[in-house]
Amino acid sequence: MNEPSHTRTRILDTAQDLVQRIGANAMSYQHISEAVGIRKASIHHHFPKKEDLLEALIQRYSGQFFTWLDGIARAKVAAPVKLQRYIALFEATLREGKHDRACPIGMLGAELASLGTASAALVQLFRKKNEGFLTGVLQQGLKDGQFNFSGDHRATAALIFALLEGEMLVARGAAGVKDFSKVAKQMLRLLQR
Amino acid sequence: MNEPSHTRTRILDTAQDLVQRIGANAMSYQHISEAVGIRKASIHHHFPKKEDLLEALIQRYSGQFFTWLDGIARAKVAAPVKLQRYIALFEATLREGKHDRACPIGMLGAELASLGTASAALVQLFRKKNEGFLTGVLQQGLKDGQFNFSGDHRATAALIFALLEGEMLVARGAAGVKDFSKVAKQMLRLLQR
DNA sequence: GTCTATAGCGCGATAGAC
DNA sequence: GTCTATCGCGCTATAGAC
Repeated sequence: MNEPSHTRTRILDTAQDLVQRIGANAMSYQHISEAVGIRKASIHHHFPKKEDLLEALIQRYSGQFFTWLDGIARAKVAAPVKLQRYIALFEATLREGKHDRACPIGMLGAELASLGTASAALVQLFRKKNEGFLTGVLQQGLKDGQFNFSGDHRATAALIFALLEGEMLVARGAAGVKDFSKVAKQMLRLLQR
Repeated sequence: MNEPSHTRTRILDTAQDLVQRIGANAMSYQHISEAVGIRKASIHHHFPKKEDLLEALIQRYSGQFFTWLDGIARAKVAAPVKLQRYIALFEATLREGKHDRACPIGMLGAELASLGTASAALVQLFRKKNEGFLTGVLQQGLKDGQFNFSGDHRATAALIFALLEGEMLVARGAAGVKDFSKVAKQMLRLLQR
């Protein structure tokens, strides 16, 4: 099991940070070069095309995220607790670093038209997996009587995902982690009572 | 009362369409030039800097939108109907043209870090006005017993706005107007029962 | 108000030495 | 694996003729 080279990791870290703050279109090899302390040509050695870099970035983030999702799904806890843990994943992403960082996949979702087909497919997969996870949690909660609402589970799952991603993307600057948490809490409240 | 020149309007129309589909960073004077059938330099005559163009675009869209908001707010109808009309505003934006078009201000919100201070302020204003409108509708609905939920009105207003903007931004490609409407309907349901 | 022409820069990407 | 050097392109923006 080979560790990925340190430089490769630092490039991905920097690229992800840039995507979260300014988006993939505004991010450049020059930016990364300066932040990592390496020349542009060296970045091309690790990621020949920008599309390769974006694809790797999405793969890495999605992989981590899916692992966390699985952990939450398997846990023997009540559905509302699972939902709170899910929300905490987003809050952790939002909190890293001092700047306003959105979900990297959410940013790329907004820029979907500029992505290659491989990256675009991964972005769509991310959404599907998240909505699948949420659908499961909602079903469990309804069965156990912890949630109480009518209507389609899938639409409700899509609602939750869009809400959390949207709050990160659109509520930049003015809001912060605190406002994000407030909104997320209110969503939980609407599902329970 | 002078009509704005036809060319200026066509430039703004094209720019808005591009922002909705690919974002402000990916949009260029070259794109607009080809779509409008005019040279790049002529666009600079109407909008010297790109920032000027974006600012005008936001002003125009916000102005129309705020007028519609006022109309809905003043109407003598029940709160859920107002909310439905509000949702219809977003659906109309989504439906224009055949492509996946998000809310232009939502796109710019995601790209906030790339905007000038004037444009950024207008984007924030758009969110505040929307949340203010929604807060009013929610209060009316609670007073009249048409809505039934506990918790902060403002957080709920932010929730609705983030949800609608997020659904437009993140659910590109796979979803469409139909899925958008489903999710919006489900939100209404959660507020009422 | 639109045009041609061009400046000046940053971008992604490649070749080839070390 | 990192470097220097460079290519070719598209971008925003400006000058000046018509």
